[in-house]
Amino acid sequence: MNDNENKAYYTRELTAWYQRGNRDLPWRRSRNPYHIWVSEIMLQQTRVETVIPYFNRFMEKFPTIDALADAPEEDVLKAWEGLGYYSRARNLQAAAQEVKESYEGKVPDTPEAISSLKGVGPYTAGAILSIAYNKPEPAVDGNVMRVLSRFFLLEDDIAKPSTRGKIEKLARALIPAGSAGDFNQALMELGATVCTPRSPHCLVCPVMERCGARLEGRTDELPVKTKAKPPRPESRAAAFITDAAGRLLVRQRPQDGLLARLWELPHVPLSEGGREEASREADKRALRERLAAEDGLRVVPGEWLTDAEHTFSHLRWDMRVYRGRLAHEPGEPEALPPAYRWMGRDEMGSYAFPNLFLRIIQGEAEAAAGREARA
DNA sequence: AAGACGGGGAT
DNA sequence: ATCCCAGTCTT
Repeated sequence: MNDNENKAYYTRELTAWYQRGNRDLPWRRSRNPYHIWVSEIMLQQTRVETVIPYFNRFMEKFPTIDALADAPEEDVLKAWEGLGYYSRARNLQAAAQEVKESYEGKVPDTPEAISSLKGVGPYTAGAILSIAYNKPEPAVDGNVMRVLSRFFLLEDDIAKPSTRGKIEKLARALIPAGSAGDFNQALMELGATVCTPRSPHCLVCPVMERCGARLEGRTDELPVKTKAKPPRPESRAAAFITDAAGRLLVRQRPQDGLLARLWELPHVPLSEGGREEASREADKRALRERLAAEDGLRVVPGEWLTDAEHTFSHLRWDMRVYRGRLAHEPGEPEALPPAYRWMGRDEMGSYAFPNLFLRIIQGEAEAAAGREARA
């Protein structure tokens, strides 16, 4: 029951377990701080298996900090397409430019400097310092909070920001001299592969003998975490408009906020709450009126095409998609409002779209191909 | 302290 | 349907 003894045991057994074998991941093949940095940004709220192909492509396209700093932002967003949390990509590039200008192109190795970079919070700072430079800094993520909460029987709500600090202090005390990087990775590896959120694999756990949660049969109760609020539903209508050349009318999203600077189909919010009854006609009227009022785009909505639903962390879009055409005076070439443009199928490979719209566009392309084949 | 910010895989 | 992921930034 000795606390210090438990800590020493934990550090010893976990480190030995990790050194006996761990996953072969692309960013573990070197100690290149740039590789570690990019991987840690991508891994924020994102699974290892999801990140691997993105990481490999990213390193091919942007092999060095300089290459990333000098690339067009559009290319960086495209490389991030589908990964989500797009501010990570914009912050990463801004930070690469900062590293190039202020740190001679080398990822800094002090807590102050590394933490000052955009997109680098307490977890990522600790991860880079420990993994790339073997500095004895804690790297506390969701895995670490779960794993330590269980072993040390911590009842604190891990959804509360204050809990992080407490667990960080514990994690710092556990770091073995000279092996900070391996130990921190071991902690996360255990959480990802053994001490999983549900149905943990206690029988193969290297620290099961002294795990508080297992000994008390409380692995299902720990860690304590308050539930998140469900996403708020939002109905929207989108316009699928093509020109004679088959190009699609798209617009770029604003500089900030949700899906910033990505491309999308023109669409408008519909009345929320669902008090008035939804109808095709109401959708089309909203599409026509709101695109005209907000963007100065005059469209004539047509037949219903498809529905698409997409859930974000905090909201859910129920998108209804209508074919449409531009309303313009006969013989007068319409001028598109700012942020709008026609985009050919071949060009879409160069611009980043949120998955929701990729699915809609892809689905329509397949439907068109089907019509073509039958005709 | 709470909300914004993507998308997908596991149960 | 629910959880939650190698979190950070803004308010």
